[in-house]
Amino acid sequence: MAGGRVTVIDIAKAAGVSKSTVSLVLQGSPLVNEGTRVKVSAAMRELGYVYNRGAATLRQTGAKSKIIGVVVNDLTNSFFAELAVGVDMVVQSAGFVQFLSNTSESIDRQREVIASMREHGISGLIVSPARATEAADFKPLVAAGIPVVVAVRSLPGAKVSSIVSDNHEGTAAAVRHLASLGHRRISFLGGFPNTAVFAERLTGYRDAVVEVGLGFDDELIVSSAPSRAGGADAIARTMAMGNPPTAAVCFNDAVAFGVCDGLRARGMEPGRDFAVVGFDDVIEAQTAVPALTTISVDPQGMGRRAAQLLLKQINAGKVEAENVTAAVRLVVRESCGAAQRKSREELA
Amino acid sequence: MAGGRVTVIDIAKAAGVSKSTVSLVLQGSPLVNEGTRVKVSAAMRELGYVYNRGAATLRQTGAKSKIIGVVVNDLTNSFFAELAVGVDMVVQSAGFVQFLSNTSESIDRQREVIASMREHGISGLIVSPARATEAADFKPLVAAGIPVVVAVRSLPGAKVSSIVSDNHEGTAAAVRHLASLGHRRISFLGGFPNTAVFAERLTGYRDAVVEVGLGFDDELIVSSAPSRAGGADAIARTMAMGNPPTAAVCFNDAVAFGVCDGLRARGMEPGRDFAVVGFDDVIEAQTAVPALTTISVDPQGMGRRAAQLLLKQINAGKVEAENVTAAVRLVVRESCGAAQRKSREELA
DNA sequence: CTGTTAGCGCTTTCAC
DNA sequence: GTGAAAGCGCTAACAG
Repeated sequence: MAGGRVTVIDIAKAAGVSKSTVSLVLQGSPLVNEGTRVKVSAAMRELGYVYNRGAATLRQTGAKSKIIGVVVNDLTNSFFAELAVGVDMVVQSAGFVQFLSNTSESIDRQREVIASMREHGISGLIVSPARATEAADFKPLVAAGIPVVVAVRSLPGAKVSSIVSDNHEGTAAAVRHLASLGHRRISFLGGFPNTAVFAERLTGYRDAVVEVGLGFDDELIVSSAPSRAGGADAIARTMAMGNPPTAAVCFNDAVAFGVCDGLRARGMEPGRDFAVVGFDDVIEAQTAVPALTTISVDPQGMGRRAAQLLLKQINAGKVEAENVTAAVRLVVRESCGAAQRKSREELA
Repeated sequence: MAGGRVTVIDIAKAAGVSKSTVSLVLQGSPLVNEGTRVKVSAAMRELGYVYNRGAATLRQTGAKSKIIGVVVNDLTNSFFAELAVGVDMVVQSAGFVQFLSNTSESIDRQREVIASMREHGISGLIVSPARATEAADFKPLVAAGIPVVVAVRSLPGAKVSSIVSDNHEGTAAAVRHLASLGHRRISFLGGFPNTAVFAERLTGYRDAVVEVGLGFDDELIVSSAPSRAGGADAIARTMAMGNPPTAAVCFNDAVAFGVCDGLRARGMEPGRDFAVVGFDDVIEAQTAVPALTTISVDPQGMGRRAAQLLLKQINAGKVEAENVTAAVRLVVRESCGAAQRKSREELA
């Protein structure tokens, strides 16, 4: 039983029919007689037949197997583990299986695993790119007609589908949250003004500030490098103002960390003396700074959406790349909610 | 370029050689001329050739693809995510790719994904079984000559390799730890006496108790169902004794939770008033009860070991099932260490 | 060292 | 409805 694999021809012989009839049964074709069908099925069960999907894929023109590749940059981070779970859910129920690989932010490994996946004939790829991934890295894939969905991190000029956080709604939700806590002067800190992401997030902030009836003050927008150092710099400049804010919506979580640093440097405790909200770009905020409110997405939901997006493209043959945004939610930490509430009372 | 896949014959034509020469180059055979090799390689690069591993696998007798399946019962639990990362490391460096699926403790889904993996011709399987998995569920796989490694949870009478925590060393380490904190009366709580796991853990406890010079007292061993309710029951009976212990090594983490419940019910705070150590069976302790010391394994390390075990079997053809134990470590939580230290001072 | 030939297990026309 | 034959892309024997 070890070497002797049982094939369609074996079960054809056992059932007293021909190869192709068995094949039709396998595909659930209506062309085959009911009696024949059960006879064949019985033989398959009896002989312990297992379908050889590789052979089938080979024969089919186009040679697409029912495999979709998933590549994440850090599976150790539970955000990405959840993302993978979300993907797996829809992928499985669509009859596909999931190749999952972890790159640990290594661009070389990313290249390797994607190459390996291609050799195995994946019919689509979902990837949360490692840092420093170039848009061009996916050119060969799309040229070969393999749909790609980039998730979590957007890729500059790649002509592939993507799913990232809803930038506009994220900062807007943050502003509404802070306003509901009583804050009247809310700043927008960090980021380089000449990027699309910055524009979206700033517009969300601006729209919400107006919406909640706070006057819009240009002075409250302080750009900087989108880094931890940049955040520290931005908060320093902000606090030097005549009428400083009591809260900040930060361009991303790296900036938020820097803002916290800067606050502490001046003897203020973030969350207690000054409310800060970070935007989960790098997805590290969850563990790094517990006393921080963050704008995040539901990772499983994002995974499901990504998979749906991909399957749509696979089934539709080839479609234009589609860029969608994932709904965000505000994650207010316990340690932070109480503190921010206190800051409201002081302001009242 | 979309439909027209480039094949060995294309590159043979382009390089002015024959199919099989190309094949030899692909496999890095030393039989081929250096000049020919570079010519062929150049053609491959130029035409954007991608190796069709499915076709190769099909042709090879035995039909084993370079895929190994990994099935975990809860990828949402970071323990298993880490395990998968560990597996991926060694699997990738051995030139295999990883099919990863999550069963969410569903035995039906587990059956499905394993069937699917078989159809894709996995050459081995690493599985952390869903609850209620039967040993017989893996019979077909081993009959087909596909090596299986069961990890984390042991499977009663399955004739497959397994890697689980080192039971003896785990409870022994717990006893040594508690003794070093000053505890003199340490109980062993929970579990059904007639199982192999119970025997191993109890022996570890007993050996260490003797080793550290504490008299062995039969009264301190209180068995119960290996569940939360069982733990509550066990601690209740224990505290009713004339000379109650000050610490407990629990059969598993479910029991430990129950012990904590029971402690609180009598106005005692686990960790502060009574030291409790859980054994990570279900791997939920990490988040569930922060003030608890647990006996755990390094998940990535376990994943690597599991993968090595599997690869060994794959390369060796067919081997006897091998049962190995993974080294454990004591995870002492901050909130707990201080508390337990205090309890030592009181005892001193 | 390189070319020819024959399949791996399956699907797919096309006859019967 | 069912059978016969061809071939997917690759490797494995043999010849040259």
